[in-house]
Amino acid sequence: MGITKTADYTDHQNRIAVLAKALGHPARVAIVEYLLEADRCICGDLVGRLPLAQPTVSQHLRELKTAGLIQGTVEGTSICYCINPAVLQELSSFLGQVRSGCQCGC
Amino acid sequence: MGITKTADYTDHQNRIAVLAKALGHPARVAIVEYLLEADRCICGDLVGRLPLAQPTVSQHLRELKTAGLIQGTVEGTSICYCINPAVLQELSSFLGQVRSGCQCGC
DNA sequence: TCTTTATATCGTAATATTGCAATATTACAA
DNA sequence: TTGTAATATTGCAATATTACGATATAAAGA
Repeated sequence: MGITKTADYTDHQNRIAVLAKALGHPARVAIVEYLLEADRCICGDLVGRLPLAQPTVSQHLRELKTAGLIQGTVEGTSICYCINPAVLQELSSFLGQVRSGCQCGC
Repeated sequence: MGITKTADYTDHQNRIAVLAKALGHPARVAIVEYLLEADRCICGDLVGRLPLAQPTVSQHLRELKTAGLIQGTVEGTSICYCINPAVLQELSSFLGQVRSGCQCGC
């Protein structure tokens, strides 16, 4: 089917899944890594650095933005993107919780 | 196209993407959450708890296992699954790195 | 105004994912 | 050996994702 039955899960489960999915592509990992180095970027900075055409880069930026992982502010002709630490924290704290609370029972 | 050009990214970027993608579905988040509570589970524990048929649950378990997030050991007719903390750590430390090193530049 | 620059959106092809019914496999018990 | 219980695999339909060329939009400069 290809359709996820989101209505049958908790908001939290859906939220974590959305955030994780946003990082579930190497290009988007690369974008986040670049932002970690550069603190900010415009789409054009990534085109040329990534093995993707401009529309594809733009599309990946939009997905990161839709998930909330990055935010963009208009600056003339450009849009300045940067990481949203608060949203990153959501995913990070979920993983921390699992990691600290888990215990292999097999 | 639907095909990701993995060859054009670093091993680390691909690795993080694979782990994140494995968590990129609410059913798989729910499985990890259940494992956090129960420490272990067999497929049958999840069927009935999740709004999915047995083959679909099995498929999600396989994806988590392929990524390395969980491991399964055979126990007679059942397979006992549990979280793999070391692999979880990989993703967790990536996020920690990003979170601690990032600074909004816009 | 016309052009250039920067980015987004549209349309589309190729491929991947999701979900399930049907079936196969495997281990164990009677 | 036959049956049963627990999972996995197969095959398929519906939908989502990925990627890019073509085009649209919007700001700024000549």
